[in-house]
Amino acid sequence: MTKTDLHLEEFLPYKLSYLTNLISGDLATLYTEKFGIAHTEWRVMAVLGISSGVSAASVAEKTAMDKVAVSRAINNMIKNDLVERNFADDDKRRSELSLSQKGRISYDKIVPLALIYEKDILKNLSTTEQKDLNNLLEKLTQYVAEKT
Amino acid sequence: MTKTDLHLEEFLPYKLSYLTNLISGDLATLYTEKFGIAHTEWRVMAVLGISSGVSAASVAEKTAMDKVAVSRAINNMIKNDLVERNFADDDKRRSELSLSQKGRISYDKIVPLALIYEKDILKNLSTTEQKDLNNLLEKLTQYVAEKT
DNA sequence: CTATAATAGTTACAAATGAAACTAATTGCA
DNA sequence: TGCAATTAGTTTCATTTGTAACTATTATAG
Repeated sequence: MTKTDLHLEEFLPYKLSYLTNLISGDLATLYTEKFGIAHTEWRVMAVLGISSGVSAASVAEKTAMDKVAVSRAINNMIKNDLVERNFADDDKRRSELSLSQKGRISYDKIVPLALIYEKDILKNLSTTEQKDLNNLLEKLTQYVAEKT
Repeated sequence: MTKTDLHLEEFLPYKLSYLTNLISGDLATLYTEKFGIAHTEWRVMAVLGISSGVSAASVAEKTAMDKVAVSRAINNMIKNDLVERNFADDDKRRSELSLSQKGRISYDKIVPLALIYEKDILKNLSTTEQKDLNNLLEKLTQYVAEKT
C-alpha cells in the first residue's frame, strides 16, 4: 500500500520555500527599511562589495539573477548613487561596475547586520549541525542543479 | 580581527533561496506544463485535495499564502472548473471550497509526480541524513517564525 | 433593537518579475 | 575588407505579486 497523499507541511519543496520566505522577508527589512534597497539590489551590492570593475553579466552569474533583473537593479542603483559604471576600453558594450562611495558606506553598514542575522539564526544549531546543514544543502543543490 | 566580508555562496539565506528556486522551478514544470496550473493554484490544490469544504481563510493559513493570493487562485480555478465553491449556510460570506471532479483528476495525476520528484531528490541522502535535514529545517523554521 | 466593530473575501492600483524582441558593439570568416 | 553571427545590455509588454481600500455579512456593545 503506497501513500499518495501529499501534505504540504511535510513536503520538502514546500518546507524549503516556507523557510526561505521567512528568512528572506526577515532579512529584507535590514536593507529596505533603513536603506531603501530592493532585494535584487542587495544581491548586486553583495557582489560589488567584494569585486570591483566587473561586468553586468558577471554580476548576473554570481547572483543567480538573469541579465534583465541585473540591468534594472544596476540602473536603479546608479540613479540612487550607489553604483558607478564605466564602459570597458576594449569593448564599449561591457560595463565595469563598482560601488560608489555612498554605496560602499551602505554596504559597510548592511553587511555586519546581515552576518549578525545569519549568526543569530545559526546559533540554534551546534557546530556539527551547522556543518551537516551545509553538507545537506550542498548535496541537494548540486544534484538538483545537475539534473538540468 | 573579525571577518566582515559576505560571500553570497556561503551565506545561508542565499543558499536556501538558491536551492528553493531551483526546486520550485523544477517542480513547477510538473503542474504548469501539462496541467496549466500556476504555482499558487498548485498550493491551493494540494490543500483541497485532502480537505473538502474549507474556507478561503483556512486555505490561506495552510498554504502560507495571503488571502488576496488565495482569492485569485480560487477564482481562477473555479473559472477553469478545477474548484467548486458553496457559501456556508450559517455565514454567507464564508466559502466552502472543494476540488471539482476535474480538479480531482488533475490532483490525482500531479500528486504522484510531485512525490516522485521529492523522492528523487531525497534519494541522494541516507535515511539518517533525511532525518537530519528535517530536523534542521524544522529547528530553523521554528526559530525564525517565532522571532516575529 | 440599533449602531459600531469585526470578519470573509474581492477589487483596484502599484511594484516586481519574466520572456522576447531590440540596439549597439564586436567577432569571425569568406 | 565586409557581412553574418555573436555578445552585452536595454526596452517593451504581459504576468505575477503586494498593499490598501472596499463590499457584504455577521457579531457585539450600549
